Amino acid sequence: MQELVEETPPTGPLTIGEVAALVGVATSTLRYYERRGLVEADWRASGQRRYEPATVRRIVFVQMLQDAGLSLDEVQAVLDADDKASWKATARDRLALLDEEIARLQHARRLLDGALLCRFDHPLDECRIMNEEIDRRLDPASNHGDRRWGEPTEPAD
Amino acid sequence: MQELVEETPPTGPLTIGEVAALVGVATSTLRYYERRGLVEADWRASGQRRYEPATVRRIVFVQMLQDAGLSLDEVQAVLDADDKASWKATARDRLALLDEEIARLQHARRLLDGALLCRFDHPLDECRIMNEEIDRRLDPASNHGDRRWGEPTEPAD
DNA sequence: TTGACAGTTGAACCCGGCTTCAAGTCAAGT
DNA sequence: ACTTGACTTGAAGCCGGGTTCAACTGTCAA
Repeated sequence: MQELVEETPPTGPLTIGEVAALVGVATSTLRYYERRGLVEADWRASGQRRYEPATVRRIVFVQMLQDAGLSLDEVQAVLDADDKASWKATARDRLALLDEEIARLQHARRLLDGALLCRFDHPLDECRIMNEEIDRRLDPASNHGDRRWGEPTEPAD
Repeated sequence: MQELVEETPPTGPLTIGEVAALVGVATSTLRYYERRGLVEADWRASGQRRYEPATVRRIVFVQMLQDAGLSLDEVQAVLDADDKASWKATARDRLALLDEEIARLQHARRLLDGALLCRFDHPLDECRIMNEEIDRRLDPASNHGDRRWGEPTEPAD
């Protein structure tokens, strides 16, 4: 057995370390997933876990769902789903939350971006954009554009 | 003292309960902020915290920054900043992270949305869109659109 | 004067998602 | 035979952002 290939791209069943490197998580994470019942190794070689490609795909799938904001419990529910209906409901719920979250972040982004344009030393003192947002948040019925409820009496920025 | 107004919109210094209701957090949270040195009550009436409007605004500001993804430590840094430079650096850093996060979520959103269109019982079995994404994530150098590394040999959806 | 009610404190607890630790097993290489 | 290195286990620890608890105080109305 001459070592023709130094780094054979692992193609068969992988060890936990290989899988971890491949999908970019710690081995402890994979054991943790197993404890949680999310993903288990296909078989063991004298105690050691071995993962088939399909199982590696399953792990990547877990990561994708996690990236989409699902908790591990939700991921589990999706994986365990046996009919379209149940996992799609979860997906739709998450989709709605995702939209909310995106909108929230975009709002925050605009705000932060705007605030950077203000010329003031302390964020709370005289930034119109910040203070207007604070007003909006304090006033349930959004009487925006009107009188300030709090401190800075003279809008100055 | 006839009770002309049942519900006087609180205009002076507020109790912790009033502030909590106004900004939509638990009283325990406000005490927690105080422990952390983020916001303290302006004064006390026989032991009880009283908050001036400006301080309430400060609390709302904390929430805004939190919404933008800042940790309480970062919020503290912004609040304690005494010059433009320091808080603006924090803000710019966060802005960049915010952009990344938004992009990530939008990607996840598209993915989830696409997956909902697939007709299959179990998400991992035959959804082309999901499987392609898994391929992308498994293949560092994105040899996308090509042969599948894992299980489903026949793309079917 | 007796409740009810909102407030106070420090310490302990909770949650999700891991990570770390100690002690042990196994296969391969020198 | 021994070392190395990757693996095994269960139990405990960590982090951030709060929440909960028990015991107590102060104010007001009936």
